[in-house]
Amino acid sequence: MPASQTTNEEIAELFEHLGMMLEMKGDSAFKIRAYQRAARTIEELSFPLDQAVADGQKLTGIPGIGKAISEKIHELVTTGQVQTFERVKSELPEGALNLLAIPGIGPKTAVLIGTELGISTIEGVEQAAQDGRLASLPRMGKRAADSILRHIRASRSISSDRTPIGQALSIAEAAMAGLRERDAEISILTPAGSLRRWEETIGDVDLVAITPQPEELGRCLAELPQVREVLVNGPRKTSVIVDPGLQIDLRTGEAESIGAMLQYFTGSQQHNIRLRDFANRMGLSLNEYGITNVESGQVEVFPDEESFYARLGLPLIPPELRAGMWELEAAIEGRLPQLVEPLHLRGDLHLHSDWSDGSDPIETMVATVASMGYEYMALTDHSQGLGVANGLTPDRLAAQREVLRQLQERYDIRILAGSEVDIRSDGRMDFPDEVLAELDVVVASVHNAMSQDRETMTRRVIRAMEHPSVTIIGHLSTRLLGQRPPTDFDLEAVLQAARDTGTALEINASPERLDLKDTHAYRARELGIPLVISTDSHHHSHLSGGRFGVAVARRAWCEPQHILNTMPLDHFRRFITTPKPQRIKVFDDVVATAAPSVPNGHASSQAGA
DNA sequence: GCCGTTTTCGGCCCGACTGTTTTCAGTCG
Repeated sequence: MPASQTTNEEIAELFEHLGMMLEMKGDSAFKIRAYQRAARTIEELSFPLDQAVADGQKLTGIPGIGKAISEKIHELVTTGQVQTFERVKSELPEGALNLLAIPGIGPKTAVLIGTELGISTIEGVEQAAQDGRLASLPRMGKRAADSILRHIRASRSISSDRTPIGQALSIAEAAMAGLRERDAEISILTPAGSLRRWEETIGDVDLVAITPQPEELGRCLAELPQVREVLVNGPRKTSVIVDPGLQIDLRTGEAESIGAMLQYFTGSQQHNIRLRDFANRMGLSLNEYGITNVESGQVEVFPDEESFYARLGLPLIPPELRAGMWELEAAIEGRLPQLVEPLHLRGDLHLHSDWSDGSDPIETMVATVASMGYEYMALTDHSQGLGVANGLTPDRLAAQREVLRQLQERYDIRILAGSEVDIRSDGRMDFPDEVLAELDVVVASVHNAMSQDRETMTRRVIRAMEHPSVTIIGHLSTRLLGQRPPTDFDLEAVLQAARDTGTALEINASPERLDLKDTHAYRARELGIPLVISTDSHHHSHLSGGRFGVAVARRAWCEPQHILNTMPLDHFRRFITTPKPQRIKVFDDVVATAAPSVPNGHASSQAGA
């Protein structure tokens, strides 16, 4: 590792801020966008840039990163700062960047406030909005000042700036239900934006609607009981903030344009910029109404996204892939993956009953999984060490196996004996080896001492993977979205150990976790590590939540063969009954015999040495 | 600052909404 770490997040933030500062200075809009694009790309990378720099890898193959930005990354990683950044910062009013956090205040207004009023904090702006100083500025007025004040107060009531997708989806569904109740003539009403791309957190909810009375629908949204604040209300676009503090943007349009609308509002912004650039070179211009032939001015409309992309000579690019990374090249070259889908799942390998901290009896869980058409499941109640979760002792575990044997006779689903076994702070397992050896599936997870330093945590997890009975590492980072940060560990070292030991990694589908996260799952797939999508259900109603995990896998460009629990039971059994280091070969065989359309090694080859 | 199916120079996505203005700048996504 480099002497001191610089995370991709820190590097991305530097370029994001550099772009904002250049915007304040009125620099070239294209240069600004180049920095912003680099920031977006770096956030999405599946490998650590500081490591790549230390390894002497070339960065200029990464989309949006050329010579100048590559040099600045080197400078930041090796010296801890970037001269250009420091210089630009010194030329701007103190704290101007702080003001950009206020919705409605952009670079121009921030500089104006900083230079004219000497204000550098959000509180200062609030004060100036109240005492009239803000309204006295050029091109400002009372209404503008009031609007800024409203935005400050609204943003303060939003707990954090991004909402975990599980919560956002519930809020979106409630709003959509309310709209349907008030307008029976809606023909289409669907999420777009980051929600449709299944990002793990959502900045604001985008909805797209087709209805005969668009303006009326905007009014309906503004009048929903959960609406706390109306931000925008125009003929085609309405923005509101709903409880408990999430913005919803509703766009309406004509039925004939739905293909272009969905594409436009699903984004991502970077994907759209690249797609429009691609279209421009064909003499076509894209907007939310259709595709315009620049020369003739003729506009074509599209009934769905598939025909929209087809007009550009492209296959439909699934929303989860529209990150503005490598998906456009893959589409052009016919290398888009055949992404895994919920229907591909044949088993659930991580679920709890009321024997530990679940809330349903074993039979309820078994019956529910069986009714979903799955071929197999593993019951994985907690091990003894997790006292708060009523973890099972070896005796209770043995008793549970007897219950499973009886249930097996009555249900048409293969019930595997499992346990979610605690990884103790030193990496030892929470059951004796002979107990573990009796189980079909061992999910090993960290549940305590989560603040261990990087080295200790890395050693701890690797030691667990080296255990011959450990099948899967559960929720690797232990994060809870918006509540608990991930543990610190060396991802590359852990992934390498997973590959070397033949240990699978779980994509925990619980919407509070989503762990592995998308970029880590992407890297794991590249390295040929078996992945599992499990719900970690603690109630039978959670069992249908696999979709969230499938979304993570899709964002990681996973095809069915990358996911162990898409295998038929006999294949899966061959995997878990093969001794561990050789086990990886069973998995490799499955991947090798599947359709070879996955861009394996694409990211690393682009950035490769 | 990045990038290349016409290019190593000359392009660079596109529109809605708001507020302060009588035609546009700023912000947002």
